[in-house]
Amino acid sequence: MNNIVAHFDKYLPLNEAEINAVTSRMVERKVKRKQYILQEGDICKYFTYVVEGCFKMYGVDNSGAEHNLVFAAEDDWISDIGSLHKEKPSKLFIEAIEPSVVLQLSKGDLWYLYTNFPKFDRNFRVIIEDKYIELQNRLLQAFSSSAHERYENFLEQYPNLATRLPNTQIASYLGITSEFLSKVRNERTKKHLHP
Amino acid sequence: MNNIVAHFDKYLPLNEAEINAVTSRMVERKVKRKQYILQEGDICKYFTYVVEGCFKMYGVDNSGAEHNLVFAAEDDWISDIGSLHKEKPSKLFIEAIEPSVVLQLSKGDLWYLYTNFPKFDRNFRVIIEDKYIELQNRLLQAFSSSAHERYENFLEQYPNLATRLPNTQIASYLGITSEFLSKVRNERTKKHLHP
DNA sequence: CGAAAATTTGACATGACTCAACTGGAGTGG
DNA sequence: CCACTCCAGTTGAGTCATGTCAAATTTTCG
Repeated sequence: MNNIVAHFDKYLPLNEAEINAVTSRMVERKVKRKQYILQEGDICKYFTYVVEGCFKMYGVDNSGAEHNLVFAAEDDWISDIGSLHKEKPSKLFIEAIEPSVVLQLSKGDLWYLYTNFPKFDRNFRVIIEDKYIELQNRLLQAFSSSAHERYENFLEQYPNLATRLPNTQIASYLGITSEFLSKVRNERTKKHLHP
Repeated sequence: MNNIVAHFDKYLPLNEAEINAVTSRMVERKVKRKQYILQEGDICKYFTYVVEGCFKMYGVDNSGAEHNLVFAAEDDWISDIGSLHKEKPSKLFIEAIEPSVVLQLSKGDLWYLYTNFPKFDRNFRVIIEDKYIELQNRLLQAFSSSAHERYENFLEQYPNLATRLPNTQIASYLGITSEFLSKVRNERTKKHLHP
């Protein structure tokens, strides 16, 4: 539970009471590789903090292809907020890409924190705002950059993820097929050898 | 200023003190068609509430093409949150598509409200969360649906915007060229005539 | 070690883009 | 009220980025 306290220290740090309130409500859980913490059709019940490991959240299209919306590794949050808030069946999956450890906060407990300690409204506001900014950049890139540029950018922005994730997953995140990413990578290394 | 009070009533309604605090700080401004309230390179200074009219926020790529990220019509907010928060030059433009009236809140005033009235943390958290959900759906669509499907979906989801905006703007929002949207529309009406 | 997944490669297909020309309103000024 | 310009929209021909499918090869992990 040290992780989560340190996490909030990056925003408005918590006092004793707040630390107790949040740590006593978060439930630790180990998740195996390929295990789901949310499946399409289920209602998302938790806001999940990743202590260790890595997850992807994705949707599946008519022809069965997966499209990764976000990755979440250590010290990050993941949840289908739409489903959590509106208590509607999710259209998404959240699946562990690596063996992972998480801390989960149920909707009820999250509400409890919000109503009793306004600081959580603040901290989660800022957390979501940062995620919003990221997503907006991503959408702009999807519209305005080629697959090559998006890949370069991914390598710069997430060097950590780039080395630890299979290219299949990265391709899906970039909105291209894994075959095409393979070709992109191929041309890329050619260029770097003959500058 | 009635609009903004009614707007917050959809979340946690404001009390007297909060209403005073916010209405005394928001500045009304008329904006002509094609006028900018944010230009690339500037630091975004305001959180803007649209009372009347309509705006687009867009980025421009290397070859000069515009890519619409969001529209904001009556009773909606618009701002480059990334630039506002981090006080970094924006990569985006916000431009009036129609003659408009807005209420603007400066970063300083917004901070004042956050620190003195936690309810604003709450309300803006919820507002941003809703925008996040929307953006996430949009990204998923961009990855998993054809231009035809995205257009159909836009018509359903924003019938209001669909009739009032020029197709050029809608095409940019969908991530396609206006020429291609024209072809999509053409085929679409053919189908509807021969069911 | 062995099965399952990831990666690469090539031939071919296609959705969406580019460019250029044309059409038809919507303003605007005389 | 006409003539003129100016955009938004349309259309067509040709092109390009990326997808599809299939097969061969390598890597991963249980």
